[in-house]
This record gives sequence, C-alpha cells and structure tokens, in this order.
Amino acid sequence: MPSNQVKLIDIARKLDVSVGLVSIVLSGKSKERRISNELTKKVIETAKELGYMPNQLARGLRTGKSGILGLLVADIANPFFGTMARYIENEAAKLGYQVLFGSSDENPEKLEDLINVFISRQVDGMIIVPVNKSENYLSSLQKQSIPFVFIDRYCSGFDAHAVVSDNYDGAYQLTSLLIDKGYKKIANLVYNIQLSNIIDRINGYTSALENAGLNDPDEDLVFKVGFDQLDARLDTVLKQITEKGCDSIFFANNNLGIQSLKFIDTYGLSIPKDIGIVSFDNPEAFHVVKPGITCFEQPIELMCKQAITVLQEKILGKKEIEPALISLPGKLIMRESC
Amino acid sequence: MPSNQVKLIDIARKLDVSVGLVSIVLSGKSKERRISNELTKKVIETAKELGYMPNQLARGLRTGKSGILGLLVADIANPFFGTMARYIENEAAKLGYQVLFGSSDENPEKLEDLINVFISRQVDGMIIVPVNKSENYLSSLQKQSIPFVFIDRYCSGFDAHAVVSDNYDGAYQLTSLLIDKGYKKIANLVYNIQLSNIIDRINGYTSALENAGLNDPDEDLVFKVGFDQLDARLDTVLKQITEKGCDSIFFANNNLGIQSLKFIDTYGLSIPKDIGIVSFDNPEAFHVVKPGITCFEQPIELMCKQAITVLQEKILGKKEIEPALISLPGKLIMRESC
DNA sequence: ATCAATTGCTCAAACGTTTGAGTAATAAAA
DNA sequence: TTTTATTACTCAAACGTTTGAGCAATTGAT
Repeated sequence: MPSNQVKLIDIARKLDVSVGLVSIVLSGKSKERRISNELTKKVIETAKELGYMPNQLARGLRTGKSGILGLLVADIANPFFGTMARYIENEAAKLGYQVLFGSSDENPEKLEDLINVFISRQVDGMIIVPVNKSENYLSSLQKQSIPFVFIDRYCSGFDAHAVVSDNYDGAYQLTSLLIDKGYKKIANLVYNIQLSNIIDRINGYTSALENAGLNDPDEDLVFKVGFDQLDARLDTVLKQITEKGCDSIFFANNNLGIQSLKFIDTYGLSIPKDIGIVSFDNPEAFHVVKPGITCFEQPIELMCKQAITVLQEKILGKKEIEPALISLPGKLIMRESC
Repeated sequence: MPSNQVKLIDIARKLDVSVGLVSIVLSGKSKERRISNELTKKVIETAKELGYMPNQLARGLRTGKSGILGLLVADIANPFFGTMARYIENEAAKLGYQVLFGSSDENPEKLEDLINVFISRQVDGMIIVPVNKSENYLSSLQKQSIPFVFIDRYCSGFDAHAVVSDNYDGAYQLTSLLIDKGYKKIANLVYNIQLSNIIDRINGYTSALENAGLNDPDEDLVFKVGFDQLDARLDTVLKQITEKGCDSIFFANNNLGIQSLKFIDTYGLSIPKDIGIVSFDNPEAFHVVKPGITCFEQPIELMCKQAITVLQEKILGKKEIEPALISLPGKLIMRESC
C-alpha cells in the first residue's frame, strides 16, 4: 500500500537527478556533500512546489532515530499531568521531537504494556512517572539501552535519573505553617500507595511535627485512602479525622484536597476557624474557592525542562552522566485556609 | 545505526528458518499461510524467549499504516482537552492505536505545522480541534486522502466530519434557566474568536432571550474578551458588565468562568443574590466553590467515542460515509449560583 | 502409474530514506 | 603534458518488515 504522498523520487525524476542527491539537499547537507548552489536551489524549490514532506517512518528506519519521545503519566486528564504534558510538549518541540503519551492509572501492568509499545515504536527516549510495584520491570528496562528519565517520582531500589519537586520540603513548609498558626493536631491525608513523592511528603510532615514537639508516637495521624475508590472511602476517613479531634489537615495532593473540600463543606465546619487546611499542588479550584486554600505549588515547568535536558543528554550519549536525583524547589502559596 | 533490539532475523537464525516465515507466524497468519503448528509454536516460543518486539517503523513503512493517531487540541493543559485526550487515548487503544498529540494555542500557523508533522509521521488519522483562520488550510487538507475528524468545533465553509456537543442547546438551557429564575439583564461573556462552538453558544443565548422577549436590539450584552490577554482584559470587561446593570452572567466556557470568579469575588457581589451565574463546562472548581456554579457539562466521553468511531470508518474506508455534523446532548448541572 | 491438489516452507522485492563509496569532469599544480 | 585536487554528482546497500510468487514434497484422485 504505497502512500500517495510526494516522495524523493518524484522530485528526482522531475529534475532528472538521483534520489540520493535530493535527499542530501533536503536534509541540509548540500555544503558538506558539495552539491552546487544552483541545483540545491532547484531541488528545494520543487520540493516546496510539490509539497514534499519526508516520510518519518522511512527516515527513522534508516537512521535509527524516530524523533519521538514517549511520555507516560498516571492520568493525562489530571490537570497536574496535563500541564506536565504541555511543558514536555513545548520542550520536546524545541529539540525537534514529537511526543506519544500514555496513562498508566497507577497500574504496573498498564505501565509495562505502554512502555513496551513505546519501545516497539522506537521512541528515542521516555519520560516516565513510575508507579508502585513497577520497580522490577523498570530496573530491567534500565539494562537495555533505551534512555529514560523519571519525573514526579523516583524509583527506590536502583539508580536512575529522576526529576522531582522537593516533596519533603514542601510538606515540611506546609505543616510548619499550620503549627505556626497554632494548630495542634494535624492530620495528613495521603494515598495508600508506595510512591516516593507521597512518602517524602509524609516524612516532611512528620519531621515538622517532631521539630515542634507535636509528634505523638502513640497516635498516628497519617490517614491513607485508596487511589481508585476515592469517593467511597474519603467521606468515612474525613469523619474519622474530625472525630479524632484533629484541628487541621494537610492534603498530600490536588485530588485529595479537591475531593475532600466537597465533603468538608457538608460537615458545617468553617475553614480556617474550625479546621485549618493546607494542600500540596495548586489547582485552579484552590484559588477560586472561598477561603482560598494555602498550598505548595510544584515547579512543573522547571521539572519538565530539566527532564528533557537530562533525557536529551542521555539520548545523545555525550558523557556518561551518572544517575542522579534532581529535586527542585516549589513555591508556598499563602491563602486564607489556615 | 542498527538497533540492538531483537528482530525477526534473530529468531529465524536461531530456528534455521526464513525471516518471512517468522514474520508470518508472529503476525498471526500461520493458518492462512499454512505454517505447521509445530513450527508456529516454536517461533512464538523463541520470540517470547528472546523478548522480540516488532519494529513499528519498519512495519509501518512496509504496510503503509503507522498505527498512530494524531490528536490536535488547543491546549492539553486545559482540563477540558486533557480529559478529551484521555478518552481519545482509551478509545484509540481499543483499536490498537497510539496517539501523538499537539497543542495549537488557537494559533492557525501552529495548527498547520503540527498537522504537517503528523502527516510526516504517517499518522493513520487525525482528530482535530480546528481554530479560527485555519479554514483554508484545513480545506486543502481534505483534498488529500488523509482521514480526519473535527472535534469540539466544526469548520464552516466546507463539509467535513465533526463531533461536537450541542452548544446551541446548552446555551439555550442555561440562559433559559436564568430567565426562569427571574433574571432580566443577562450578560454573555465569550472569546472574541470565531469558533463554531462559541458562535453556537451565542446563538443559543440570543434565542433564549428572544423567546422570553428579553432581547433588547439596542443593547448588545455579548461581551468579547481576547483569548491570550485574558487576565488583563477580564477585569475591565466584568466591571463594564456590572456597570451596565446586568443582574447575571452566562460564561461561555470553563476558563472564562473560573477566571471571572476570581474577580467577582473581589467586587463584593454575592452570588446568586446580587448576580446570577451560569457557565458552560463543568470543571472541578465549579463543584468546590461556594455557591456551586450551575453549568452545562459536555459529553466529552461520548464525543470521543463517536469521533474515534467515525475516524476508524474513514480509515478503513468501508463505505464512503458522507460528511456529517454529529451534535451530542450535554447535561445541565444544577447548583446554587442562580 | 499419472496428474492434480495440498501442505509447508523459501525467495526476493518493496516500503522511502540515508550515506559510504565511487566516478567523471574540470581545475590547479607540477 | 601528466599528475593531483577539487567539484559535483551517481550508485547501491541498508534499515526491519511484509507478502505475492514460487517450489519441493507429500497426499489424493483417477
């Protein structure tokens, strides 16, 4: 099934030159391959005239570079990952890459399938948001030569490049803020999955409590809720939190924050008087809601820039840059929820 | 630069059979090509053993099908398009496609560039959110044989397949609701770009006013604001609206609604008493904010399903399905903002 | 015993590029 | 005038698949 698009040979025939010459000209190698200016001009002209566009499949097959990057997020519909995708798109475009995306839904099998698809498609590199229970597969991935960078979370158990925001610091700042405002019994609502970012946020929270002498070893105020059955469990967990007498809550991410706000609204508790609120991430809703939610905004754009930079270096294979965890500072957004 | 991935020839050599045979087996054509069960099993086995993954570039080059769909939205960071991307991803995956995406930022040149890139990459089909001033290029696109479907908006001036939500109806319902609640002077805030969905929403709004005898031909209450310089202009336009004595506003989409809410909050106007609010789209923020914003939710999932269905039909080229505008009903979400 | 049909495989071209190697013609140097 | 360099091209293999055509061996029909 040959395509009906204009190809090199069409240009070659029209000018009565070889296909190779046309290829050389159109890939900008006229100088180094000593093609005359005259012919070069003619080729470029008729290429434009005929509307030639290179077949990237053929080109990729020959050169071994597809010009495609794979982006694997948890869920592209989540605005956090959506804006991440946008920045990745921008940065990738600057380097001449297009991006193929996939959503893992925090499911390791899906992640594996998608990465395999990416490999099949000969992506030049991948940006991966790793999920729980995917360490084995990902470590096997690393043994192959396909370049990738983790983003948002890192993978413990093996060394790989990762770009994350400073989750520990963010959690520490948010928790400390609550403490400074006089809150004494601070709950932390997180997902019940083992992700580096969640864990770091719990640690930041705990450290802040300890530093303030507020950590009660007998009473664990870290509440975990399932990733999928969010709505169902959230209501009961929030009730637990209030029944335990907590005077404030630190939400570990945008979803937890937003969904919880819906319920809290129905409890007749007023923010920040009855209950103080802080959250990781800065979705629109936190800005629009009254009172505005104090939160920690992740440096998504910077993360993406760094991720692409590292990835590009790995792809070009310049120096063997050694695996490192790049942790970037975020921004505390002060509003009225505490 | 030959890849170091396992390829057909590696399997062939190991079993001392031809490359063609391996290809036949692994593409599931053993039966029709009469390959013995015995060999079939062996091939599949060693393929798995060696971790074979087909090179989709080579396959695509040979077959003329890349297995990739192009998705061109206005901005993937916008949750509306983000969830659209997600549903497209899901539906595409069911048919064995991956999706390459791009954001046009409502810019016709970017749109053109991105579509050209998609074509260069030999996408099997495209799902396009058309933008203002892109009609010429898009109509030229249609003359080529590359299948595409418009989504969210259609393109006037030529016939092409498009899947949109019933924008007229949604606007009519929202406006009528305001009228029923007793609001008399209803402003409509829209983007100042010529997009079919915006236009249809304005028409729905106007019809509702006319039907209620509220349309004052001497006073145009449709306020237009630029797409890019949103923040700057929005404040002044909103002040205009209140100064003109409007008692309610119909926002034409999620962005306009959300951004406006931030300003309205500072004017000391109480919703819905001083000013009634309704909006197109149903972002999280409309649910969380107090009072909740009554709005019209678009059937994004359904739109995506239909778009992919139509696209697949065009790709397979079954029957020459004739261009049609598919308009899908949305859902009125009643909350407390009017 | 002969011819036809079926089974089970191999061959090699083709998809559209890129690129190292080769070549013919002209110019410069000896 | 011969040799060397330079210029401006062409050639053809290769990237990893797929697939129509071909072929040898076996089976079935006559």
